[in-house]
Amino acid sequence: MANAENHLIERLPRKDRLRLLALCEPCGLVSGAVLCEPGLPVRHVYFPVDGFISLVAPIDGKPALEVGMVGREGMLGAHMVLGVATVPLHAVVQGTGSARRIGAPAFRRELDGSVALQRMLKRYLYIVMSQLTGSAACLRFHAIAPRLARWLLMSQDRAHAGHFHVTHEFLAYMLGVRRVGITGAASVLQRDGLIEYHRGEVKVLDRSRLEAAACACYAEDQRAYAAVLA
Amino acid sequence: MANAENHLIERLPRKDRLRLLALCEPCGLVSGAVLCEPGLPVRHVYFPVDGFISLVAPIDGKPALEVGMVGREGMLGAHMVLGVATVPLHAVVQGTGSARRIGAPAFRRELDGSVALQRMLKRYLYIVMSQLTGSAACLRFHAIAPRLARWLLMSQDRAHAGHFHVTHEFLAYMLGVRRVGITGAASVLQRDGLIEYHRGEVKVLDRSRLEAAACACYAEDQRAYAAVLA
DNA sequence: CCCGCTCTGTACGCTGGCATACGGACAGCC
DNA sequence: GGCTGTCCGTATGCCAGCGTACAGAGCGGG
Repeated sequence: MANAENHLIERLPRKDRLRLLALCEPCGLVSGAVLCEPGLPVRHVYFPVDGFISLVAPIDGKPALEVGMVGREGMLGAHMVLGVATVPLHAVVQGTGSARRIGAPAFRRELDGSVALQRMLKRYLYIVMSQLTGSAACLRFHAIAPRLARWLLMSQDRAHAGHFHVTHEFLAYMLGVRRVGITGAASVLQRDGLIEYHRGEVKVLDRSRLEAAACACYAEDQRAYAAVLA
Repeated sequence: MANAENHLIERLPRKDRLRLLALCEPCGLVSGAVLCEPGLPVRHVYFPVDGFISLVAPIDGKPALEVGMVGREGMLGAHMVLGVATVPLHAVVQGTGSARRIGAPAFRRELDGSVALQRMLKRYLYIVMSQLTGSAACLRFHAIAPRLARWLLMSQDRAHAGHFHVTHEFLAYMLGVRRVGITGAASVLQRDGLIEYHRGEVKVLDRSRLEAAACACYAEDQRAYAAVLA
């Protein structure tokens, strides 16, 4: 974990990468921190290394539903390549950890100068859009349990650990369901030995069976990411 | 309607607009035609003038849910500015009408040469992303009736007419619900005099009351579009 | 050690939307 | 004018998830 790096940064050509890294400042990600809100200009772009970030869509004025997740495989602020200063989402830190960040103006300048960076952000943005469309359908047609399993897998992928901290209450908020709905689904997963949890500490015990319990959207996401960024 | 033009094209600076128009061929939009499918490279980009197009997300392999709508205010193929050849969506013609279209390779060349065009596509893409996130939440939290009202309004906006052709069956498919669910909601709207329909021909009678019946997502979409493309 | 807070389990009634099925009505076609 | 296919209304039974409420259990602070 010591010399881990954000995957997007890693994929840049050496020259562009070094220039970008020179602009970055290391930065802690503290669970619960709000990194951006709808309407407000984004101040920094973030390249998570260890923690991860949830993108939460508001409805009728209040944040209500997770529509995306950003970990080491992605970044927060890719929309800047579209030339728009804001994002219509809340970005909330989920998994405590670390990231690299760059102030928006500096990043914009760098973006103007690096075609490789532009190219990468565009591709990543395509991934994000794919995830958004997939999530919408998943949300509509899949039951709580498979969606929960998928969420746990995605979360584990980004936490880079077998366990992470999240309460039923928070999961309910992310998936847009009642807390009780999560308790029901989660206790089944626990009973069957796929996961284990206790007071907000969730541990994945049997990853392959958890993948089987998740909806196909999880595999589809993986496939789409690999297809575009490889 | 004779000299109507796609709004995006209209907004281009004169020079870029004329160059783009020179590449365009006029093209009829026939209800039911499928303009693109997930995985297959997009052959043409379309700028609707009169008809409109639905973007349908697949789930578990089958198209299942509308996640966006493209009419005179937008275009099909804006993702090309991201440098990706495919779209993870089905695009189905909804309202018969006309459009301008350009072959993908020619459009790509033009895109490389026109900064104004790039800029416009990026902004439009931002709109589309906003709509996707909004739709996801709407889908989850709003009941059928308000969603139906919203769909009818959006549809009317793009059909540029007080009436258009769409069956309950098809509406059910777009909104991801049962046909019977639509019948229930629609008959209430008809009883109250907001709309009138008969064998697939839907007529909006009282637009302002229909707006009141729709969820806030409709107004929010309008606002977002105006904010970014104005 | 006790108190209070958070997290989780469970229970109850409710309802919106599900699956399915059937029948009537209208339109087009021969 | 009759047949056929499409479109729409209605019915019945069912269930997942909702809103709410309450209680036990663990953990941390005083």
